Amino acid sequence: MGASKSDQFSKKHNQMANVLKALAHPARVAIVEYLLSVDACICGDIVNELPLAQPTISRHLKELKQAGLIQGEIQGTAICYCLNPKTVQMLIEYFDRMHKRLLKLKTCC
Amino acid sequence: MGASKSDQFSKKHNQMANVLKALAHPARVAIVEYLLSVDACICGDIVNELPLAQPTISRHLKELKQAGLIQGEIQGTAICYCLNPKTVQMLIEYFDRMHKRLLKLKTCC
DNA sequence: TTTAATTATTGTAATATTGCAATATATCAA
DNA sequence: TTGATATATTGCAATATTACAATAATTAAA
Repeated sequence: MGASKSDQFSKKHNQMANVLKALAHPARVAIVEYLLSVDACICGDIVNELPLAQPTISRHLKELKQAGLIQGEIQGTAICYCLNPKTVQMLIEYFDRMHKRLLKLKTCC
Repeated sequence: MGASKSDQFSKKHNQMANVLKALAHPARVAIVEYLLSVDACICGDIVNELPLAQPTISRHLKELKQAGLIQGEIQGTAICYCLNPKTVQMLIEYFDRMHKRLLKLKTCC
C-alpha cells in the first residue's frame, strides 16, 4: 500500500532527497533562476514573472525556504527573498564528490 | 484546479526539474550512492540492500534511467546498472554556475 | 523444451503534490 | 483607526507518486 517509507532510509539520504525535491518542479527552478538574474533581492515580482497565482508562488517559496535554498527578510510590507549560498555550495560539493568517486571506478558498463 | 502547469515553463527549467526529481526520493538517493560504493556495476543486489520490494526498486531504476542518471547493460539474465558520469557532470556545472553568479550579486539579504 | 533466475509490467490502494479561490495576517500611510 | 499593499494560510479538487502483490517477459542452464 501507499507511499512514504522514508523512515526506513538514513537521515542523510532523506535530507539530500528533501533539498533536491525542493528543486524538482519547473516553477521552483524558475524562481531560483529568477532570484539569480536580479541583482537585488526581489520578492513579489516573482508573481508577475511566473504564470502562477500568488498563493501558489507563496507555497513554492515556503518549500524552497524549508529546504534551506532561499532566505526571506521582511522589509516593510514586502519580503525580500534571496538564495542561500551555503545550500548551493553543499549541492556543488555533493555532486563533485560523486563525480570524483565515479572517475575512480574501474569497471563500469 | 490540480497539478501540472509544466507546459507554461521553459524546456530548460522542465528538464532541470526532471533530473532533480529523479533524485528527490531517499530510495533513489540510496540507489545512486550504492552504485557508487560498489566498485563493479551491480544490479539486483540493490533489492537486497534496500528495504523495498523488487517491483518498487525496478520502478525507481526506471525513473533514474529515464532521467539519464544511470545506464543499464544486459549481462545474461541480469542487468548491470551504473551511473552516467555525463549527467552527474551536468549537475555539477549547473550548481557551479549558480554559485559563481551568486557570489557576484552585490546586495543580498 | 523445461526449469530456474532475474528484471519489468500491470493493477490497485494509499498518500503526496499542485493550483486556485477565498480568506487571514501584517505593515505602512493617511 | 481606516485603507491600501503585500504575503501567508486554508479548503478543496485534480493529478502524480509510491508501494506491493500478482503476473509477464527474458535469458541461461539442464
